[in-house]
Amino acid sequence: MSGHDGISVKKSDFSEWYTQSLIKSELFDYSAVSGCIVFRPDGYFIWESIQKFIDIEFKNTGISNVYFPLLIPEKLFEKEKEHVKGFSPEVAWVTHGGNSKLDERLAIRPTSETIIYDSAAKWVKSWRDLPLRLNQWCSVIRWEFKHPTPLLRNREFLWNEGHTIFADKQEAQQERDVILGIYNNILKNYLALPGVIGQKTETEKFAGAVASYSIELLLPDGKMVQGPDFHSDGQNFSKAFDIKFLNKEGNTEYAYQNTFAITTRVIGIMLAIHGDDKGLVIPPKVSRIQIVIIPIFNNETKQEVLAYSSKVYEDLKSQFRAYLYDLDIYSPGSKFNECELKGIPLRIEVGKREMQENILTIVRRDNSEKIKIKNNSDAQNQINNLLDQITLNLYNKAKEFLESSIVFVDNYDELKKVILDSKIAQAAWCGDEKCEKQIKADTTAKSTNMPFDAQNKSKNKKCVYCNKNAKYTVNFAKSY
RNA sequence: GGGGCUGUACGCUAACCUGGCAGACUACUAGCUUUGGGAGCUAGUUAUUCGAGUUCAAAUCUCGGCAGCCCCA
Repeated sequence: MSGHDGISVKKSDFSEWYTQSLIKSELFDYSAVSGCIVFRPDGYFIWESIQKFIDIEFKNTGISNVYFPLLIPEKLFEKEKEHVKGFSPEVAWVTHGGNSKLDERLAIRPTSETIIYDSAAKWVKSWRDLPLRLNQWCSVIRWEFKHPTPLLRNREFLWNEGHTIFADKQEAQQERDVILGIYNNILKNYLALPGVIGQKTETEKFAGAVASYSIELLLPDGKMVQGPDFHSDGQNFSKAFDIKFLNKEGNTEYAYQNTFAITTRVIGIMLAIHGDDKGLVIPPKVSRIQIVIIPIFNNETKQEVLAYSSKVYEDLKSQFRAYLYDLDIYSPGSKFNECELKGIPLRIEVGKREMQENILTIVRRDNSEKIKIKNNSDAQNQINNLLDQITLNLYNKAKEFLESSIVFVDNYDELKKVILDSKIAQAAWCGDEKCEKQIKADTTAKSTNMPFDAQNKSKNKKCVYCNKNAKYTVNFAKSY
């Protein structure tokens, strides 16, 4: 910890607030490469927490971790037509080794389907080899030309990429709910983020997939961002990469495949949603420091308060990620402000009063509530409860915001109005790409996804644009 | 993809228009005094984004690169 400048803007000035909070909290920093940021210890801790949780969950369902090369030969990369069309505009290429030009360019992976499936084709021969369920933790590069925003639009980002291969179509399809469930679980219980789960439209689906599913998340400025996703690739890649096997009947069959990912972008969304005018608010499960203990003393009480506060620290540190902020060159007020900017979930103030009354004065970051509890054997339980309440409270606030932002619209004028109002327009849609594209052209709003739990709302309704019979319910929103 | 704005120390900013000693606050280092919501004093450390041009002289004018931000598609 060290002394600090505060942020100089309010959250209502969202872009400026967002960058200032991220940099001044010392979670992230700009680097010498445009669009590539540095994850500092407290920022990387958040990613490590996400990683740890998901890694365990994946392994429990039978997925194994692997690691494939960063570089992909151009020939491989071009094997699946839709895939290469979708990604080639933003691929970074390696063209030289030292001073000599390479015979074949090497792509820095924007995603690893092609190089993984090239190997998988060699490994899969029999129905007994399946399912083959692989995952890798790595970073990828997508050379965006729009101006980058830390975490939300980075040229390099960290992610998991799950690549699974099945003999059976049903079995492949059943994986969807398991994976989306794991993603939704970490969003809700760790990051305190509510999302909208649904299917992407044809226009917005992953390049090379048969169907894509996503959890869409909402930023404070009303823009939607795609969070974790899951793609059913069907046999598109297995045919392009020749992933086939002999089934029990002795016939050759192409395998069925899925792809899924969660990226560091969710960290950006989490910080954006929960923060306030004082700075960031980090949910306790992913905060490197969960509790900061700030001793308050004067010359007379210094020795005993410091001794007492380090005892408080010793009591807490086995169960919580606690930090004793006992540097005496800063005033308590300055430490309060710094810890608020950094989003530390709980602060415990320890001074003469606490010492005399044998209590703990605890202040919640999420709602500024000041709580005094007895410093006895039950204190740890109560603190544990408080941490859980913070996650829940952050989630509920975010959920309320999300739900109040979704407006079901009955006609096109209403849709335009809702989009203009920076909200999410939920509408009945016939399924025709033309309507979807015209809506985007008229309003700049994209279809985010077709929420699973809203599909019945469009029964017996007409398409919001063309008035033909509706097949789906779609969310339209301005997006990142 | 199109248009606009901005780059001075960790951060924020002055000097720029009208070329001529780069100044304040903050941060950082040391010392003393302080400490229940951004403490004070003293002494120090640190900067003109990069390259080219114009000029006796460039932070300042011109051109280009790089970087950041905003708006439109």
